[in-house]
Amino acid sequence: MLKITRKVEYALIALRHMQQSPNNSVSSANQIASQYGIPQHLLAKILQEMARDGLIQAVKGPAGGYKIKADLKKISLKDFFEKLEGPLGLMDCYFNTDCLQMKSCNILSPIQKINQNMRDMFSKTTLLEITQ
Amino acid sequence: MLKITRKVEYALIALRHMQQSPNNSVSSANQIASQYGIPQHLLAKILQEMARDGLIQAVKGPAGGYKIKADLKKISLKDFFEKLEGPLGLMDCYFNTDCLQMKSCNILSPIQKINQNMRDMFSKTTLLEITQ
DNA sequence: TTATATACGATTAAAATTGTCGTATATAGT
DNA sequence: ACTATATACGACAATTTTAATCGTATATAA
Repeated sequence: MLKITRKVEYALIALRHMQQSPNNSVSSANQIASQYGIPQHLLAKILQEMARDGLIQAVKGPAGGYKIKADLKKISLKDFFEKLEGPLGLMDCYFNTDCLQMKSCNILSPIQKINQNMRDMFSKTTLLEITQ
Repeated sequence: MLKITRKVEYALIALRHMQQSPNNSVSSANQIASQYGIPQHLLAKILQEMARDGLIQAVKGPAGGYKIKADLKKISLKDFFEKLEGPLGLMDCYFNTDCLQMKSCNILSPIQKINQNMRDMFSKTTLLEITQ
């Protein structure tokens, strides 16, 4: 529990790679995948999603690839996580209001405090701090 | 991702229930399970594990059950989580040293910082704060 | 002796995550 | 125009993790 997914892990690795790419030249999915031992097709899908999210820019065709598009110091880790994985929370009951135990649950408010701490923590860290 | 498991959730609910039990009288697994809509057998196993961990005390036989044993203000949420779920970390590579990408991984040290923040956060919160 | 409760291992079911496959589209280079 | 390379994307399959169930044994108060 309390783990990040491989999807996010791969996304971070790719982002950092692009961040370190001289002159922000493009890197292809295959190039990154083989360098870090990531399944190629899987990384491709993740990069496509990041492109849709506006984080990176895709360049099609031969000699194409991806490069950083967004200003990474303006994007928090929380926003990044939520772009890729949806709302951030220790338990699902904050988003799915259909929990049958809702009425009798006795830990809702204590958990919410921890939840807020976690969200604050990830809000304070920028993507740039991670990738540079 | 970044979710606590139902196991931990159930454990917290049960702990809080016991904490609020007048005069620290025992509560049976079935009693708690039915009150909060938790599968009985599953909760029983979790309570047994907490008893082995010394968090609660088991009383066998009819009119038996469990009651708080440990001093909850001396136990951090981190320790509690780790008792039930093992080492706390955003990624497995901190414990399993057999990651083949280890050499080429470029996000190890950035992730470690976040990891430490998370561990600090859960270290500062006591079980008592959650359950009272 | 009986009913109730804990103890615990084995197994199954369900859900989430991770990875693969196939096909379409864009485009630089020849 | 053709070819090779690369992104785009949906469908599907495999794997792993989590959640729940089952069966049986033991303890003990009434």
